[in-house]
Amino acid sequence: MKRNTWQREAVREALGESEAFVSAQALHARMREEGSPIGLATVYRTLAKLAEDGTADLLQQDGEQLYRACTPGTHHHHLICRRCGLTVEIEAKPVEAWARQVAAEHGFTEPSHVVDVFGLCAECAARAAG
Amino acid sequence: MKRNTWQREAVREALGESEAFVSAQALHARMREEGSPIGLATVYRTLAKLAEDGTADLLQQDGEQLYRACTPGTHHHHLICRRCGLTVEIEAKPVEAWARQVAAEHGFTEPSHVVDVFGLCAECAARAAG
DNA sequence: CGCCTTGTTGATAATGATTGTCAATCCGGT
DNA sequence: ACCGGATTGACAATCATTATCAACAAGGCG
Repeated sequence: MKRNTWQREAVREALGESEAFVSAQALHARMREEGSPIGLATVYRTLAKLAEDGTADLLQQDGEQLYRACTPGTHHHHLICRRCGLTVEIEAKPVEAWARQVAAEHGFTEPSHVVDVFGLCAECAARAAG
Repeated sequence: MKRNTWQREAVREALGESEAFVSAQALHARMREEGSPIGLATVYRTLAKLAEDGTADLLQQDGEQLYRACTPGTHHHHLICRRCGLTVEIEAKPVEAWARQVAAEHGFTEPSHVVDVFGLCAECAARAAG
């Protein structure tokens, strides 16, 4: 049976507060600063579940896992600022088709794909120039 | 000054023997089995350098870094078998353009991207069915 | 060829993220 | 309120990777 705990809700909420991908460690630290007594292991476990559910997106960077709240039930990708982490969900219709085709051409079945675009957001670009 | 050591060459060669992405640990183990006395730290260091040079490609999976020899000087992506790891280099011209465009639309500059396609290779699909 | 400078190596310790453990706790149906 | 089992959290354990640092060796030079 699946239960509702304030911890799960707290993680969901904390995650939703950030436009950027966050690590479990960072999220835990932030929650603690805000007074929550939640445990680190719980944050890890909850984030993993959210990612399974499709409520959160997972990104691997420098050997650490970063999470971000996402609009559930949709297939989307991300445009991520290299500097500040600001993230925008993007559609990638043409890429989906391309991926399927390339897979088929090489005799691969059940294709899935990882597509992420990185760059400097307008704000960070301005700051870097100024 | 940059020196040539048998270790660097040994790693390059061992890496070239595999069609699949390999972890530093795995590569080191394989080399040891084949009688090489090379050290683990050296394998890590060398792989990192090869990746910098563009001689090797890097892939992050489950929080571990996987390497693979690649044709240097070309920008390419990968089609990877989920089961056996068999990997094929693929071109992604349409995707490059798409990535640039999406980045620009959102005010992002200096775009780069991560694009990988996963699937089941013909052989693994056959084995799974049989 | 032998020397010297310095990049490189490798055993080991250190780090850092993540997962396992397990008793105490809490959710929610009865 | 009660009970069973899911969930929690402090802590230990694990695992990949990186830092240390003394010993080694590549290659330029005389």
